[in-house]
This record gives sequence, C-alpha cells and structure tokens, in this order.
Amino acid sequence: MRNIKEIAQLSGVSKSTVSRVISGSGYASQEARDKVLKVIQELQYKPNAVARAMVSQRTHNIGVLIYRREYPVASHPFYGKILDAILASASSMNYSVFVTTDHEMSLRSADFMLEKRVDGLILISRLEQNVIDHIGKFGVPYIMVNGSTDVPGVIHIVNRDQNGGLEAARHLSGLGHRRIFMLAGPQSHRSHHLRLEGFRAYMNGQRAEFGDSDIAYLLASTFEEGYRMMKEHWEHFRSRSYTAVFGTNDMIALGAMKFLMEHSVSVPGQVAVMGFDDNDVASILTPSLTTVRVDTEKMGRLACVMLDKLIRHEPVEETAVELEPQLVIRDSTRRF
Amino acid sequence: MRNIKEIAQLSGVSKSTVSRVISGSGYASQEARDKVLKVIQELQYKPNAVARAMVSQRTHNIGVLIYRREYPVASHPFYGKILDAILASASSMNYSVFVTTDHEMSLRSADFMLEKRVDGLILISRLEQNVIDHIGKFGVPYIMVNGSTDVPGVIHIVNRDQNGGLEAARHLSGLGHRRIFMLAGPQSHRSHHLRLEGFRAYMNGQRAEFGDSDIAYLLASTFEEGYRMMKEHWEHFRSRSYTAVFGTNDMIALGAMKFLMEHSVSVPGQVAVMGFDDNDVASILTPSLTTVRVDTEKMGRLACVMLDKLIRHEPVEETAVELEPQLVIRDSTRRF
DNA sequence: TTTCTCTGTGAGACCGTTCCCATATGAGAT
DNA sequence: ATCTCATATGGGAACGGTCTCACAGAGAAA
Repeated sequence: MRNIKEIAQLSGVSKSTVSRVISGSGYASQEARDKVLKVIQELQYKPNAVARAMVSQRTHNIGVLIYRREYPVASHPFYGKILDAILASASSMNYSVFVTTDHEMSLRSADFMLEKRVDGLILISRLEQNVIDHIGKFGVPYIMVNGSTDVPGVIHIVNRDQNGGLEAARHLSGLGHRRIFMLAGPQSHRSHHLRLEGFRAYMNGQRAEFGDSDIAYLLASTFEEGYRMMKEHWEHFRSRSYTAVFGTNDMIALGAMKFLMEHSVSVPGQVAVMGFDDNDVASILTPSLTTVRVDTEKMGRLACVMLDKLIRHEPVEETAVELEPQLVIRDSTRRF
Repeated sequence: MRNIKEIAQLSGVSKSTVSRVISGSGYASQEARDKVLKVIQELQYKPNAVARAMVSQRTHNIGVLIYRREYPVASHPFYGKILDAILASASSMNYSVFVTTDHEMSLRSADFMLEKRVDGLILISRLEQNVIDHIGKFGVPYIMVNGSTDVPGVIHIVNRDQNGGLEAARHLSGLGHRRIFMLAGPQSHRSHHLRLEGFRAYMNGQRAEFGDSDIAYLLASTFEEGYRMMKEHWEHFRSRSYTAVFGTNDMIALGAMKFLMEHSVSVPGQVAVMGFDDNDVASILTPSLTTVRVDTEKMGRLACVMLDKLIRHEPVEETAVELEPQLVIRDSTRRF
C-alpha cells in the first residue's frame, strides 16, 4: 500500500515535508506544497488512520454500546432513533462510530471497544454497576444515554420522565377521564418507573382515585406484553369500567390498543389510549396515538457534543442533562 | 497507558516472550507463561488493537455504509433489520462494525471508511457507479446488500423480488380478486421495479386485466407517500371498483390502508391490502398486514460470512445470492 | 560585521505491537 | 565425541505516520 515515504520519494522531498503539507501545520514552500499535492492527487493517496491513531493516541472513533434483551436493537423504534441521531452528529463532527449491540450485559462487548481504543463511549440503556466500573477503570470518557442507574458522577442524558408521566395524567384527566388503567413497564428501568411515579403524583395531587389495583406491571416493554397484559386484565378492566389506558411506552400502548380493537372497543370512542416516546409507529397507526414525545434527536446530538468535550478535556458544565418531554395529542384520546 | 513492554519488565521476561504468551503461538515455558499471565491479570492489561492492526495489516473492523435519502436510517424498519443482523453476525465473528449513514451518496463517507482501513465493506441500498468505482480502486473487499445496480462482478445479496411480486399476485388472485390496484415505489430502485414486474408477469400470464391504469407510481417508498397516492387516486379507485391494493413495500401499503380506514373502507372486508418486506409494523397493525417476507436476518448473516471469506482470500462460490421470499398471510386480505 | 528572526527542510525517535532471526541449552542420535 | 533437533528466550526491524530538533539561508536590526 501507498505510504508517506513513497509520496516523499516521488515528489522529491522528505517525509517530514509531506507530513507538513498534509497536516497544513508547519512551514512548507509553495513549490514543495504543489509537488506533494500533485503526487497525492495522482496516486489517490489517503493517509493511514491506523498509523495516525498509533502516534497521536487519538483514533477519532467513538463506540456506541446498546444493551437490550429483546430484538430488535438498531431497528428498535426508540433506541434506533437515538442511534440515528448519534450517527448523524458524530459524522458531522468527524468521528467514526463503532456500534455494538449485546443481549446480555457482558464485559466482553465492552472490552471489544476498549481494546480498539475508542476515544470515547456512549452507553445506551441500562447498565450494571460492574460494567460501569470496568469501563471507568480504563480512563476512557463515557456518557450514558437514557440509562437506568444513577451512578454519581457519571455524565448522563435522560428524558424528564417524571414530568412526562405527569403531563400524561394531566391530559387524560383534563379530558374528563376518571378511571384510568395503567400498563407499567419493568420498574427496574428508570424510565418506566419515573413515568409511573409522575403519573401517580398527579393523580394523587388531584385526589383522583388511582391505586395499585389500577396498575398492571409488565415483564417487558414490548408490544406483545402490552397485548398480553391487556388481555389478562380484560375482565378486571370491564368490571371497573375504565375509560382510558396509559402505557409507559408506545409499544405497550399499541399492544393494548390492538387488543381493544380486536374486541370491538372503539378507540378513542369508548376507551382512550395513550403511550410514551412518540416513535414512528405511533403516528402511523389508525387511530394515531396520543403520546409524550422524547427528543431522541437531541439526546443523540447532545451525547456527541458532550462526549467530544470530554475527549478534548474541555470542561463540561452539567453532569446530568434532563430533556423536557412534550405532549403530542393525536387521535387515540378524546374527551370522555 | 500500559503496554507490552511494561508487562515484560514486571514479569522479568522480554516483550517477545510476552507477545508469544498472549498470542499462544511459539514457545514459552510454563513458568514464563504463568508469570506473564499473572501480571496481565493484575494490571488488567489489554493489547492495543491499533498497534496490532498496524503491523498485521488487519483491523478486524468492517464498515457498513447505508445510503438513504429519507430518515430514519438505522431505525428504518427494513434497513435497520439488516443492520441488526449484520451487527449480531459480525460480533460473533469477532469483527467490530463501523456504521455510517449518509443522505447523499458522496465519496466522502466512503473515504471516511477507507482511511480507517477497514478489512471490508458492506454497502446497503442503491449505490452509484462512481462510488463503486472509487471503492473498487482501493482493493478493499466489499459486498452489496439489497443494492440497485447490477454491476457485473460485484458480489451482492438480494431478495428474489420478482418471485415475491408473483406470489403476491397469485395470492390475491387466488382469493378471487380481479381488480387490483398497485402502488409502485420508485422504479429506479431494483426491488420496487422487480416486484412490479413479477406482479405484472403473473397477471398477464393469467390473462387477468392489469394494465398501466392500474398502477400508481410513487416518488418515495414511504408511509406518507403511500397515503398521499391512495388519496390522489381515490376517485379513480372507487370508479374502477378495485377490491385490492398491493404496495411494493409495507410502508406504502400501510399508508394506503390508513387512508382507506379513515374513509370507512373496511379492510379486508371491502378492500384487501397487501405489502412487501414484513417489517415489524406489519404484524402489529390492526388488521395485521398480509405481506411477502424478506429474510433480512439471512441477508445480514450471509453478508458477514461472505465478506469474511473475501477478507481471508477464501474462494466465494457465488457472485450473486438471491434469497427466496415467503408469503405471509395475515388479516388484511381475505376471499372476495 | 554580527546577531537575531523567520522560513524551509530533513533526520530520526517514537507510538505498541508482531515476527524474523540469532543464540542458548539439554536430550537423544550417530 | 560431535551432530541434530526441539525448546526457550531476547534483540531489533518493521508497520506508517507525527513531531521534535538541528541546521541552513535570507533578510532585518544592532
């Protein structure tokens, strides 16, 4: 393969001069510059990033680690969106991105990145303490996005889920709904937990009746599980004459909505359905889903910008960024 | 940072011996082996992949390049699936994956990968000739997945779209549908073109009436465009009393279905709707969408396996792999 | 004239590995 | 006794860049 030495010989200068021309720093006469650039152009020479990384101790690569038990991961309607945003931002900042997905939270996939000497790491979704400790030991800067653990000192970007839950409750209450059934995703996951808490806080604040019997706890935050739990609680649901369902994410809500529609329950005519996240499917469905929007685009962008600062040892103002979610009213909810 | 030299000093051997212990090749006494491994364990030493790549001229990285004009890319219900499969396969084969998405087909993003010296490249979606030429010049092995161009010699993996289109026609005809309206995605794209051709071939073979007036050509293969074109042809649709709609992908079909349902047309009661791809949304919707399944999982896996062969200079049997699609009958179609 | 500064250039160390080669030792064959 | 051969080890070049440093010439300031 072509290298800088070959360019140097062909243009009749030393490799030092070639290096200077390429980097643009240091002195190089116009004459030398022209000769070198001409040869580079002719040979279609591209500097070897591996060698560069070797000496500069900077790879200009960042790693994105997504842990998720269920498929899909990259094409996941929520995590995939964050990934998309990261890819776009990173590219505009001249970083290349290693993407690793894993189903168990093993140290292996973390090591995979660490060996490759990435400049920084973006960790998406919940992470266990030992993985964080492991990564921390390496001195590689990292940022957590939408993580579950509140490890002190770890820089993380999250959605203000509690507020979102509160907004959802306010919206449904405002429409006149008094009996609301909640499908709550795994409470070990920060988002689902806080969304429930926010919702509960509003209801309690309003002295509205909302207690443990109004909540179904799901084992997964999937469409199937939403459908399954709606089915399982169907008798209960009818006997208590609920008029609304709130799922702690869109897929859950969509699963519930599918069950309802299969049982000829009109949405939103008889029962209003509301989700959280605002993924692409939410707006596509008939009826389109009222939801609380999480700004995944900003999450990804901020993650890149902040990680870049960490990498360049610039000061980072905040250790925790919380993004405000936004109520998106569509067709699946209406005044009761 | 820790390096092999430091390990050598601490274990009282030369760096050559340490290298041998780590790689497992060459001679090393049990005694030396133990000492070295102990130090490695204590220091949590990980060999530097950048330095390794430097001398071995193998990075164990592959690049995935996805060009797509519209958002989303990574989270796209079809391309995202392929990406997911690639990530899983690559990881099990000990490759790390660079993911790059781009909206225009620029040489820049290709260069981005080439400079980083990936061992191989997987190109997803349509690629223009100049980009292919550019990459070809570098001698980096590459594979095209679901590409549009039939460049001779380029190894590619595609779905047998023509057969799929044919199966779709056979299915709808078999159900008794005689008047079928087709929403055809951009014909510059191989898949959409062949799906239409396969469909047309079956219809003509059956001497069924299916002509140009039964086809609407879309500008994009999106949900919105499917909706828009269904709307635009609504009068035409009704006047010709069509009983079925076939979209050349699921999103198009879903867009059309949304329009129909909004206009109180019962699906599949009055009009049957059929798509192509079988993405996650297709099974979620009510009614669930009858479609033709593309084996994205296998596409991704094969891409990795074949690329690995190319990288290791092993012979690759086929230059073009065509995967057989599979009819998936769900609730959106029924006997007319 | 001498000294200083700016411009321009090349030699060579270095980044962290791998791998080839030289060397050493003890056992078994000749 | 010498010759092989397998085992074991370390020295040092190489991979392809960056960067520091030494040095040289030219013009300006002393």
